[in-house]
Amino acid sequence: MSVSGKLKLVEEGRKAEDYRLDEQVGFVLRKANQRHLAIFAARIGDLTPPQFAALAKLYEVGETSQNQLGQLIAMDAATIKGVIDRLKARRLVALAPHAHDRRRLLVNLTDEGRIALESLLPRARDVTDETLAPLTPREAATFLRLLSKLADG
Amino acid sequence: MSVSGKLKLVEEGRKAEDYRLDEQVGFVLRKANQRHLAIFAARIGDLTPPQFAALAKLYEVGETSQNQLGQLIAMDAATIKGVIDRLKARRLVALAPHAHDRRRLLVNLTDEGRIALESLLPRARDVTDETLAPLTPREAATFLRLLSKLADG
DNA sequence: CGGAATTCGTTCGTGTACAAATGATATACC
DNA sequence: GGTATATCATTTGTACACGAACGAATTCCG
Repeated sequence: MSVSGKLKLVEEGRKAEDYRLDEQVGFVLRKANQRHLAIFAARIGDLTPPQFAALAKLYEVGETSQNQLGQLIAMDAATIKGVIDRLKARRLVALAPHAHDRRRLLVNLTDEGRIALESLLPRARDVTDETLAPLTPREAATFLRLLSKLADG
Repeated sequence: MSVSGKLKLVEEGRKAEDYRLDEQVGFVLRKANQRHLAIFAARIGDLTPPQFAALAKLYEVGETSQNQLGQLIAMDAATIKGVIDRLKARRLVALAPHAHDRRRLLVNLTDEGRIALESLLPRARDVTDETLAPLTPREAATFLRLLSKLADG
């Protein structure tokens, strides 16, 4: 780096060397997510987190349209479509036309999907527990509260 | 749900309806990540977070092998390759053979890459700030500490 | 020295993610 | 009633992300 470049940064009170990637929220967020993904894959190998999220949300709210389901689990239309396609291929969900709106596609759990989800719920709780294991219960509660504030903006 | 199924769950002290997807770490982690991605894209549209991470880490450590760089920023061999390929196509990094180990490919910033990174650093700080904006400074510090514990297992 | 185990980079296949464009259908409003 | 606008689902293209398998090169060790 040139001398003039250094001076400029020093005047701003920050040196380029002060930027440490490993301490940036985005970077650590990505690593935390990676660790969670690995735990999820180890315990629920046979379904991905987005697929599980779709089933769990359908279990909560019952039949909805494809896009609506996407909004509920924060996936855009293009993404939810792929997820639903794969769940449908495995007969965990079924699609039906909407009675009054021919644009809409209603999605719902099949019996098989409901049974699968119910059997996975205990393991899903274990995934959450193991992910939070590095924290004390008190820390975990604080963390979740702050994380939610961050996620919701 | 059948009556016997309900009884079983009650005996365990947890009802299936008690599982709320929106409160699970994994789900909120994914949403927080999404929000960060959007902020990053708005401020540094022209580079993705993985690409930026690769440049920033090269800036920190200087020339390294491709896989080593991947380890430093938590990307597996297959992923880092794509990232490097795209950075190389834009001449932000350059590859060179290793002097003594013919398996290795050394990666380094080009002058262009160094200049680009330096000009992006202030905006990268803004990305971090905006991401953490929903928290007070004190909360942000706590959050980062707990997030790191979580990420490192 | 020489074969076994490792490491490095590459490729393939699958699964998110999201922007942008598109066609079909609904709704709004004039 | 008929057009402008909006919504729903789909498709295309780009970019991670990771498991698995692979060849080439290196290191380990008997």
